[in-house]
Amino acid sequence: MAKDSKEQSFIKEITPRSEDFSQWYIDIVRKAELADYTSMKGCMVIKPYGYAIWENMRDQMDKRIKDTGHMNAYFPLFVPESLLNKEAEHIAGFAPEVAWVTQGGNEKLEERLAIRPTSEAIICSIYADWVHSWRDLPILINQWANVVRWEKVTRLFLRTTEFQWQEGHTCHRTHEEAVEETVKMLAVYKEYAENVLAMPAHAGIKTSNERFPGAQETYCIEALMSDGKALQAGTSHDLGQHFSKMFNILFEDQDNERKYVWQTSWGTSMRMLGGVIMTHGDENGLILPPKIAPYQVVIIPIFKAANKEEVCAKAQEVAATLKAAGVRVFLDDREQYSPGWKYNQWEMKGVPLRLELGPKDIEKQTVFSARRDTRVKAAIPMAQLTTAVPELLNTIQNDMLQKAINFREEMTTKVDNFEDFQKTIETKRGFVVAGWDGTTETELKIKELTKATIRFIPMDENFKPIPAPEGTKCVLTGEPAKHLVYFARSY
RNA sequence: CGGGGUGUAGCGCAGUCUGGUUAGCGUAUCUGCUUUGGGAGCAGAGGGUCGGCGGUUCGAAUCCGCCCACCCCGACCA
Repeated sequence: MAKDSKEQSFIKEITPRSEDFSQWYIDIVRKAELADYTSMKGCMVIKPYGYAIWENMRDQMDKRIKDTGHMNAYFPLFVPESLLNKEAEHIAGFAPEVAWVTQGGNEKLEERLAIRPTSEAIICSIYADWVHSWRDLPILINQWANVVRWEKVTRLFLRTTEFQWQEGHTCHRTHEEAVEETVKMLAVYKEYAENVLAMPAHAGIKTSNERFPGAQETYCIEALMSDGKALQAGTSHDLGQHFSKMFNILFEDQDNERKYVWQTSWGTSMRMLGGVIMTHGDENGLILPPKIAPYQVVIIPIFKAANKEEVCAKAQEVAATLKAAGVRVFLDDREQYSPGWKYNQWEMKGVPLRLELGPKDIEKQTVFSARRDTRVKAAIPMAQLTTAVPELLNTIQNDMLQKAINFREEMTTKVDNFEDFQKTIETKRGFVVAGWDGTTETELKIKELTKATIRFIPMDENFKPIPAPEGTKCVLTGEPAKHLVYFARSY
């Protein structure tokens, strides 16, 4: 009984997910010490543990960006108003959320400076000077940066006023090459989301209504959170020549003609960390995929005063062995907390694997393991640590992905009439697959009636939108459907 | 930006309606001793501009006004 009430008081620290998903999410972010609110509205402080996760995420994305031939560079934070205004659709799309600097020191500025909401404008103005010949192409550059968007409603990681992201900006000689780049990076994002974050993601095409301001085509990856809402986790844009024409990015081609470059841009943000929390977390806190966990293994020595030295020495030995095998390990030998306290603490923080080491284990030459994701416990022979632990981490990583895939499949419903559509969105949520007549009018009407939006249009292996099967009707209008599309309520 | 709610110690809350000791409880923190295989026990200690500013009053956490922040629900977005 006493134990029960204690466990309850602990659980109370985070709101049950089933009771209030939104509060559960905030509780995890704060109790796992990922981030906190600050006195600057809409801006968060990313705490060391949260930042360590982000660094792992960033490094693995950075590697993929470099492996696909890009280099990092850094462009200014400020964008003169005249530059931002050059691409009409672009500025129209971003105007409501741009922060402006109007004064420098004590002097009012001649021209307002936008704090970048995205860097197309500033980067394009610079590319215009860099590109002269077809031999200068392609330009393959990525930037890791912070951007600012003046949002009305903010949520930790998912939508903050200032956020960290990466944005790739490339220039190409032909449209075909630009499209190839766009879909290549989309594929990188999908592979990354699934293999690194264990977050299954659909790759698809945005409707014109959801397209990036100024883009010719926007591709996206969409994930499904455990509350049944979708999260846009990355976008890749075929910018066509919209920006190059406005910013005069011209090159002389082999045929002696001056031509505008074809451009792409693509980005993923810290929002993905929010996605990880909402994909994998449970009633006890965060669950991190091993590939991004700051500590993949936490070792908890179990000792009494009499055997403390022996147990801790063995624990250090185990930690050193695992470190040498390339495992990120934390040995929690703090004396002021009981083992039980530590179990809960590290579960809250989402450490994928816990190893307990006490006198009984030492006697048997084993360590006792407990998986965070399944809570399955098992003894591991000491001699097999360097193979068994990395294998187990690998299994956890794969199981987490598989579990999320299964959930997504369960939460994907195909409907052929609007009544079922509404009922599904209202009660079950998840992805709802339905016919769409291809008009923005229908898309907006459905959004108005159900709060669900078209997350993406599925595409084939050539990245072309898949036409609806013969005879498919639009779920709202009953007109012939152009595509079967994925609807969901979203973040 | 509209509608609703909340703001008191790091966290969770009571007290506010009906103004009046030195603002309290749980937990966390510090010290000491005993403990340590799922949030240990006892004893002692520290910690508060009661979200902010202004007003009413002999006296304000409590009443009044303005502002701010956060949460939920709606319109815009990575």
